[in-house]
Amino acid sequence: MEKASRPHRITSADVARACGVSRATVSYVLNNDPRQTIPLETRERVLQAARELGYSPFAPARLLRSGRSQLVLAVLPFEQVDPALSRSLKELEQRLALHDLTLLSYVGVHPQMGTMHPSAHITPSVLLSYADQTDPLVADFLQPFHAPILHLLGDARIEEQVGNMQAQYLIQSGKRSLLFLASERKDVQRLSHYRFLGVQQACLQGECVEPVLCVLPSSREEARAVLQDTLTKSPSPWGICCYNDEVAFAALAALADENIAVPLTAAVVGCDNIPLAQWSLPALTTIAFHNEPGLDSLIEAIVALSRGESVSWKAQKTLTLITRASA
Amino acid sequence: MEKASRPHRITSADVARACGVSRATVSYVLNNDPRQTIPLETRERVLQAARELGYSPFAPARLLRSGRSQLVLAVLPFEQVDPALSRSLKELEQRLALHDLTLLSYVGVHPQMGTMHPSAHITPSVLLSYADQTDPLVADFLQPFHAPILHLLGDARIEEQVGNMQAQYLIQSGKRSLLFLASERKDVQRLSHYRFLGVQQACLQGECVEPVLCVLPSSREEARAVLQDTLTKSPSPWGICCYNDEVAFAALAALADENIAVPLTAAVVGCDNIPLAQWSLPALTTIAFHNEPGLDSLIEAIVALSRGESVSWKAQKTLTLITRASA
DNA sequence: CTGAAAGCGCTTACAG
DNA sequence: CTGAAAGCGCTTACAG
Repeated sequence: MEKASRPHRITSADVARACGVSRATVSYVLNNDPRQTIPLETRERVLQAARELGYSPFAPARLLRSGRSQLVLAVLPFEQVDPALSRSLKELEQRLALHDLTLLSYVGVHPQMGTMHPSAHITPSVLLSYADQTDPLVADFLQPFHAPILHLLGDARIEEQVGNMQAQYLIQSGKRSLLFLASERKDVQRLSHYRFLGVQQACLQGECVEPVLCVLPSSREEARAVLQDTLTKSPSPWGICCYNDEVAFAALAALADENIAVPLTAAVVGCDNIPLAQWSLPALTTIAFHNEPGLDSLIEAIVALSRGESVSWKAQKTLTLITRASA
Repeated sequence: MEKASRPHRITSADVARACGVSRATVSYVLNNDPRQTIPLETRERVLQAARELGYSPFAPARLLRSGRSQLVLAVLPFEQVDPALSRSLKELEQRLALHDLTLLSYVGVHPQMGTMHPSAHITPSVLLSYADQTDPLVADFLQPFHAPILHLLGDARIEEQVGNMQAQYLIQSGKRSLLFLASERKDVQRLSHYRFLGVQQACLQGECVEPVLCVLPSSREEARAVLQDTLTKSPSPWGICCYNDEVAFAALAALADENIAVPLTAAVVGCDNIPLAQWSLPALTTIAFHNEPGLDSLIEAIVALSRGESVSWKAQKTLTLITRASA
């Protein structure tokens, strides 16, 4: 069996031929070139011919010629994309589409050897990095794209604030034995570390004892055992800061399995405010992130960068504590 | 302020000049062309020069010449990407990278007028559609890419099976008043509909009364009220089939708020087996999807299609009931 | 207002 | 084994 023969591609030349104009004119019409004044009649002939032939310009050819890609690439090196992120990507996509920019996402930092770097296959004009900007592996990965980078994650300080805010709230509501429940996920250890630091600080300031760090196993039976074991090391009532809402769900389950009253004997605070957070038993008190400056300013920055202008834009995250029933 | 001047791009000509060979040789070496036998010494000189200059080939130029894109585009027209999907994309990416294919994701079906279709900016060699294949809007969107399409979603039949399996299990464990809890999410109504059909069938076969369809509101207070109201319409014990695990969490919360015993008075079955499913109170009984044929076969199909070969591959989903405590 | 022509950077027959 | 050359499809000065 042979390889399929190259399918005939409809080119701008075909369109030009079909309506008896030059390829230049086709290009001017299709790209709405403001420097040209094409008579309406010609314009419509071209547009119709393009439609009839099902013509769409060949992306790599445009790009090779123009040098400007209309592609924005979001780099998401996470084990899993959480729903909050996915929704914000969706919104970004809609907004960027209005500026004729296409948002694409790439998962994973591609550490494999012997294969080509993705930049050999795709040429984004702007990179949106959701990766840890202090990680040199990330920098190495982004560099070959030769595109301006917008770092959308907050810095370490905001992560400390998360832990700090969780702990302060628990201390102020009378819990003096604090726990930090970390995730087993490898890709998240750094964030987790900073959040724990924030908890430590709050304990220092609140004149509590040193908080206990605990990695919660991912099976319910083990989680129960580990938590139970950890709790015996400090007197109740406990304040439990969780790395994120998923860990908080696990904590809530382990506490229920141990018949420990929430929030009376143990209070639980999560982080992320996932959609499911309101449905836990009891409903989860958690931390929500907000992006400052807002989406408008981010869009502006992306559009400018994609045009080769230089802009300064910096992610500024702020936090809110969402108080529900678990703490 | 002027637009930034076009940055000097390092081309294969630069590399060729740097080590005194022709551009052809550079290309042969970098692409590992099996039809050429380049002496090791030359080979290494080229490789090193490329490395030193930080050369990476310009994607659109390669593509324009070769006609073959190494890009695989996953089209995800969902309001949100769930964690299960995101993990499977990650795995797909890793596997495809070994074949020098880059997996990119696109969220949303881009219904907006007046802007260019994404195909003007990107040229995938294979399309992975996670959209409803019977939706003509989806077909219209995919067509301009002129690329072979793999539909990864199961067909309507498998969705009916979901509802059927949920309901059968509940009926067989003694629940004869069945409920189907749908989601408020617009993008998911069609799936939801098929699953409900499956529940209806099971009720017919199991000689139960017609199942009650109920859309669960997204606030906890309203959800409780609506569920309570719905339950009064049929005698306990109730069997509750949920559109997915998120809805099941909501149902569990509403039942707890109403002090209804689970699974005794009301049993709950979800769908998807999300990671959080084991942490609900009580732990969630749910349906898990499996893909047949497996990942290996999918990878094979994608690789073949990207080479222009034609293959027949069809998503075959199978289901398992994961029994935990909620039903 | 329209068209002929150059050239983006690459790969790949082809000639040596 | 290596190099000169063609050409992928497009946009965009430039000449008319």
